[in-house]
Amino acid sequence: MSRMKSIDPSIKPGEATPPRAAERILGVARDLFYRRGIRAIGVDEIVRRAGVTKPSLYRSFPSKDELAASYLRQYDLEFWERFDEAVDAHPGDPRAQIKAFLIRVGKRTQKTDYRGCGMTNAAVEYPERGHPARVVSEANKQELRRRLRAMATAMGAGDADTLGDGLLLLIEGAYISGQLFGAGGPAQSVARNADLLIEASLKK
Amino acid sequence: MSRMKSIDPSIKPGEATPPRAAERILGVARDLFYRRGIRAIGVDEIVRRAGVTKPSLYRSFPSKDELAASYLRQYDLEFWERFDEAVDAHPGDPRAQIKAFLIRVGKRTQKTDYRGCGMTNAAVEYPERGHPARVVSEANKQELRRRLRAMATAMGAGDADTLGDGLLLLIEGAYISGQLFGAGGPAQSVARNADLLIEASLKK
DNA sequence: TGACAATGTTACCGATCGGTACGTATACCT
DNA sequence: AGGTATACGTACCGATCGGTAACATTGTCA
Repeated sequence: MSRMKSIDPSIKPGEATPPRAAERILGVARDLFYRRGIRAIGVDEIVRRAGVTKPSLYRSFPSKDELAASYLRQYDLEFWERFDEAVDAHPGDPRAQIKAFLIRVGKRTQKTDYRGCGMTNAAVEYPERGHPARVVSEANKQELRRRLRAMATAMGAGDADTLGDGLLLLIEGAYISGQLFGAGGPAQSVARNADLLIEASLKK
Repeated sequence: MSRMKSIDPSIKPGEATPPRAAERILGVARDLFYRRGIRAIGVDEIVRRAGVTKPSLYRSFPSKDELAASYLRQYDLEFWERFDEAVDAHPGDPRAQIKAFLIRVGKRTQKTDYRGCGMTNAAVEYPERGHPARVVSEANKQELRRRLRAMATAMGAGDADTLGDGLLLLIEGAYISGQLFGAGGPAQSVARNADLLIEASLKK
């Protein structure tokens, strides 16, 4: 007899192929951490809303800090997915890539309950150097800076590093302003301002 | 007899004219809240480092949240002092005012242990609408936006609101990047990028 | 000198924090 | 069927959270 090694359609929902506790925990943590902040959420609330118990959490994650770091590593993956979507949509045209990315960022910032960038927020919540969450956040931002500078170079900007950094400032400003001002805030103009800055930097 | 109503030089230090507990508490809270974050600091540590006890804190401040709000109100005052210093240094020249302000911001962001803007950080730490700390922070940012847009108008920018918002994005980006990257980070270029953006917005 | 108000101190509260020891059930492979 | 490893739940830990009741001390007036 050939045993089914993947999914058995006869199983009742939520019984077999049980959504691994670790995945449910990470999913709930991801949502709560992003929306309400990492420090604001206790592990009890996470396990309660995940429908599991605390030892289940601590068998999959060494500590709350590491759970937060896992959340950010997942966030990092999804971030670069979004970023590369914009890049891939305009091959060889970094200016259009930036514009496409920022148009989407600007739109997201106008949604209610927008809470900014999970990476940026985590770095604000954990200023101590070496904190697991901050380490992930810093690495993400370093890489973002590197890529923005590279794109500015590819655009042929006179001072590419300055332009790359300027774009980073606008992006971070959009993340923060988005959650500070809500809809109608300054973040909606991030794409236009970035394009103006690029324009000015190329003519130099 | 004329009684001395202010300071009596015969008093021993730290005995009479005792530095009002409320002031010492606020001073310590201000330092700790800014450097390590509001949520990260407990009231016990504040009173311990202020050399007082907890009831002293709660007689002067209704709650920790209100103490945080008081810290931010003081921060607000000092912020506008710095802002107006740059403004007053260049009467009638908003572009030079912005530049002067941002040069100073850029320098501050390069200092070790720079922790960004207390207002911005507080808003990240407390996303819940109506939180006392967040209320102060939002009011400060609204006013900053208003003034930046007014200055952009005074510069004669074609789309003054967009320029004002662009400057706000750069500023917020500098606050965040300053604490994310430390010295050598993108925030050091905030003044130059702002000036480039202004240049581009005026020629439009 | 004595009353009053303000300020400081000791000791404590229930709730929640992150984290764990230990017993129980379940799935899988032989 | 039986053995075994894995996953899960009950109950609990000390520490710390924000906040308070009741008492002692002080300075300032009449």
